[in-house]
Amino acid sequence: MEHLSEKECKSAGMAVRDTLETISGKWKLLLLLTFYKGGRRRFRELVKELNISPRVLSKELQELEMHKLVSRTVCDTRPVTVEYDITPYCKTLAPVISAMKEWGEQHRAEILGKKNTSENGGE
Amino acid sequence: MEHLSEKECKSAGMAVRDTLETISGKWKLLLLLTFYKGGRRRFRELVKELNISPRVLSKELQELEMHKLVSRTVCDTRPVTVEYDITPYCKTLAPVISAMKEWGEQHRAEILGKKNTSENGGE
DNA sequence: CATGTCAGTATCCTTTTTGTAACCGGTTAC
DNA sequence: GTAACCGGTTACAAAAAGGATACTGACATG
Repeated sequence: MEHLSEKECKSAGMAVRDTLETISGKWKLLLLLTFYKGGRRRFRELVKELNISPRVLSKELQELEMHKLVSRTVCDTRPVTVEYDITPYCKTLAPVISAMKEWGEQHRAEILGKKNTSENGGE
Repeated sequence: MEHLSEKECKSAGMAVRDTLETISGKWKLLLLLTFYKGGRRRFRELVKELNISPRVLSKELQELEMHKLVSRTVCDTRPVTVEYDITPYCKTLAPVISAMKEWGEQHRAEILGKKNTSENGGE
């Protein structure tokens, strides 16, 4: 990626922004990671496990579902239960997540590591 | 990146979140792109060009500067002017932006392109 | 000194996001 | 029926993000 033209910039910006919006939000990443590491979950399970309000959870899951990153399965049990999980399509995000993880780690080092050998705030 | 352990997940999530927060916000991407394609700008120039309020611009630039993505240079002119530009370090973001651009484009096709050839709700 | 430019801040306001809590309709258990 | 669990929504509150606008302080022009 050398230098982009005006037009390329705009469309690239749009695509990047789309991606950004898809995974932005306080809970989306955490939800994906939760499914990723622990498999599918029911609605109430998520509420308790993550300590998220049902209202917000419902909204986040709907958005993830809209973007095909999460599947919603109604199980034919009495007290009908609903299971959520990541989709295979979600794997297409891997390069993005991976790049962000790399940069985030490197960046943390850049920002925190080189502040000054003496000076120190931290929390 | 195959399957991550509990611990790996948490730290990866943190790094990803850091990256996300660094470039989230209504103007950050646009600012970076603006510098990228048109070079450095003065404060007022940005206000007019992007139609952003000085209050918000100031905040966004400060945040970008904190993250070393943007440089702030006070020019020794009368009416002192201040020039902002992307830093060389900003280039380290390229893989992230690139991955997000790719996915954003592919995802747009996935969501909009394949709704269904027959079925259709539409609005 | 009044007027204008510059970078940036202070004050106030609107919109968006997130959270709290009560609740609905359905089912099971008593 | 009453209570409990399920998925989920509704109505409301709090907080964060974004925005409009006036203003400060520095310098310059006339």
